[in-house]
Amino acid sequence: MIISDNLKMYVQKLRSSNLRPTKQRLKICKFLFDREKTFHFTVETLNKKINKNGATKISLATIYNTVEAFTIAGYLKEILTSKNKSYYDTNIKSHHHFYDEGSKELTDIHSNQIKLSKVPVPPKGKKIKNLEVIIRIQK
Amino acid sequence: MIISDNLKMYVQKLRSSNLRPTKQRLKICKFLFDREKTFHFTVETLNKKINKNGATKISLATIYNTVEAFTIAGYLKEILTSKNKSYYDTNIKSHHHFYDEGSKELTDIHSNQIKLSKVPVPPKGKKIKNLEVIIRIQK
DNA sequence: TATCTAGTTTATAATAATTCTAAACTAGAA
DNA sequence: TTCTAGTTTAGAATTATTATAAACTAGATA
Ligand SMILES: [Mn+2]
Ligand SMILES: [Mn+2]
Ligand SMILES: [Zn+2]
Ligand SMILES: [Zn+2]
Repeated sequence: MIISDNLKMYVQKLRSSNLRPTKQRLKICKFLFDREKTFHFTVETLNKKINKNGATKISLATIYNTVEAFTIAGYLKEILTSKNKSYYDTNIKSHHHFYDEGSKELTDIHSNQIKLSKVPVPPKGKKIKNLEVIIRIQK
Repeated sequence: MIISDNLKMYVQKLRSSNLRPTKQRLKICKFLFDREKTFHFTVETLNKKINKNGATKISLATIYNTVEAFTIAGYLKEILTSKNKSYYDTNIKSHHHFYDEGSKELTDIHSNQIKLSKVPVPPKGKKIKNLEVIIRIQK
């Protein structure tokens, strides 16, 4: 049984997105969202961390399904910055990233740390869905 | 035999990067660089276009090898913007992109069309290798 | 020009991330 | 308690990419 102050909140959140609050989803919610700071991860790392301890394992397929469902529901943001591998971000506010080519880790850049004083108009008939700055860094 | 005003230039270019000017590489050079405008492509699309006509086929492995070699040599830039698939860009100058989520196509944004009046300092000991803005657009 | 060899191309196999499939399970409405 | 649509799961399938190793070739040298 999962115990968390936020359990009820997660149950509601899931229900409001037409997602049944299953053991697996709640465990993943707790793991992802019971934290102060932004969490950036790949499915591989999430799978390892979720299934680290002796606890009942959540299958890899469910990890994939859940991450996709949470992304569609808007609980997670997908970050495409690395070859052949998707990253996900618990910070769903509009913001930017450093991507360290060595450690392959993302770090948040708050929106107010970058100022765009000029932005181009999108092509005719197209709307801006999202604008992201990625700053690749290295030693 | 490939005939092109730029052939000699490509031969030199390749030699200067310690790449032998083979038939295949020259054909790919001609296809990629004998054009006015930036060309954005995936290995899949390049393979289709290069091998469209009845001409002698270049193997997919060679397309992959060549794109990688050209990227390392600095003739191409890799753009990571789409899930599970790399894009490449014949425009190697520092610039930005629109990415159309519908058509999955990239469009250049010249550096001077975006003005960054505030950019964060990279973490200690790290240097900025590259800064790119991606604007995702939709109908 | 003929010979030689490191670099290259190629078909194919292997890998890695992800998606699909279908059977077993379960949340929760009735 | 029963029922069913939604969910989980193991494993197969798919897709993009990378590795392997044999055949080929650019071009240096004899
Ligand atoms: Mn993939
Ligand atoms: Mn891949
Ligand atoms: Zn973030
Ligand atoms: Zn471009």
